[in-house]
Amino acid sequence: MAPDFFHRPAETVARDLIGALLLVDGVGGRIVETEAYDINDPASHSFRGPTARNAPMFGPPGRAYVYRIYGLHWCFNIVCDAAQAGSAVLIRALAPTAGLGLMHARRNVSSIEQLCSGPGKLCQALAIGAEHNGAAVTAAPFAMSPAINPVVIAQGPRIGITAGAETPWRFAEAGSRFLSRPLREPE
DNA sequence: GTTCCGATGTACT
DNA sequence: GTACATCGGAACG
Repeated sequence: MAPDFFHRPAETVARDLIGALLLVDGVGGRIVETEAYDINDPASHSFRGPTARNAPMFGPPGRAYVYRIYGLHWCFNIVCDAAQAGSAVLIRALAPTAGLGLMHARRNVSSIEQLCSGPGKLCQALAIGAEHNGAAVTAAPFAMSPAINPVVIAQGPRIGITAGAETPWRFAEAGSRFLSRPLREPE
């Protein structure tokens, strides 16, 4: 992944990440679902300014922002454009392609569809945690590369938020069986 | 298939 | 004290 890839608005990066490969220590798959957040967005952790938790969102692009949600799950974001500090893309689902055995062992589920079909699930499957917070996703243990084949992208409202719920900043590979929830393209 | 609920770190009123 | 970018299991149909 070129370093400048993340030096763009979160909405653009979120769209372009659909179909990209994401591996951590060789385990992962193709990104099929993302959400964009930025500093003008009431749903974003950065909306109310810097805190100890969201500090990576105000740092350089291309770094990981990993945080704990509901006290027990992890969520993995990639920080975007520093010129608009406080923007990031939440990685919500993968189509698993590498390290299936390890992911099954970590997740304890039987079907491949359940391995990475949600932000907390994929962090468990890829063993993403606090130790990755602030790390560059362009360097080991991460490995990323852009989408190879064209992807039909669907867009809609984000999941699990109340503030800013109408902003259609959720992106997904249309028709994928690995989404956290189905996404129907409007009209 | 659906709804309900508990687990609990971090930020906020 | 309450809310929250979630998940999995129980109960139900």
